[in-house]
Amino acid sequence: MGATKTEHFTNKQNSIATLAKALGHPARITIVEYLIKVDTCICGDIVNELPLAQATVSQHLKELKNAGLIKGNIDGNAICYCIDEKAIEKLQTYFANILNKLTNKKNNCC
Amino acid sequence: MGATKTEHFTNKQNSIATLAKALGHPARITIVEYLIKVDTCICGDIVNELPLAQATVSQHLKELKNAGLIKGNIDGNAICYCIDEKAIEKLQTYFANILNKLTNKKNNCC
DNA sequence: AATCTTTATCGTAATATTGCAATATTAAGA
DNA sequence: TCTTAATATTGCAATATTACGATAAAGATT
Repeated sequence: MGATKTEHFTNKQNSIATLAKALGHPARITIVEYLIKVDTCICGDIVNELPLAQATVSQHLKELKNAGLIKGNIDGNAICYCIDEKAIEKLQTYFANILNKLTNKKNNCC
Repeated sequence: MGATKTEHFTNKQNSIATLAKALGHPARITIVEYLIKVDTCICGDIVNELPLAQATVSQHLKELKNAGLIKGNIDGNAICYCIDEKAIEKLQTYFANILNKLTNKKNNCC
């Protein structure tokens, strides 16, 4: 026990959960916000932006990449990271959809 | 080590991360989707909807509640759970905002 | 070539999450 | 009151996450 039973859920449920999980850490939220803020994509100074060790930041970047939230290109000896817009779109659409369904049926007992 | 260093991040970053983390599990996504699907708010059959033991479902519900994603009212010996629309709105707005910022500056090197 | 810079990976410790059986709680119904 | 039904809590094992120092890898600079 202890491992998530992903096999019992649909692909879409798992995929949304994976994206949400990747954003479920303030450091990763901060990374995403920083990637949006900077003009250039050459983001060699992410480590300096965060109050965490280089190894830890690298690990967080890896998780964001695995979840499909960011893309990384090798650019000399630096790495160029950017947000993958499609992932954010997926989340935005998902929540907008929920909001729609919620306002359509107003049967709130709470 | 091992514990998240929340004190280094802003309230907003932590609050978005908390919401995202709560949705970062397929069982909790399924619970949220089920709460949207059913017409009535008296949701005594959440356990039967999920391939997990009653204790596990109860724990997931608690986490969703702690994160502020759902609200629960006692209704006899059943519990009435509903989505907290404000939490979903917060997420939707957050991602919509990111999308806006992304389409405004098209400096994609990736 | 030797060194510097940048990022990744490994190893490991601390902590958190997931899942469930067993048990507790609380209200409804007989 | 006794029983049933619904949900919560406790305790525990398995696994995952978080964080960091040390080290590796690879291109850039001297």
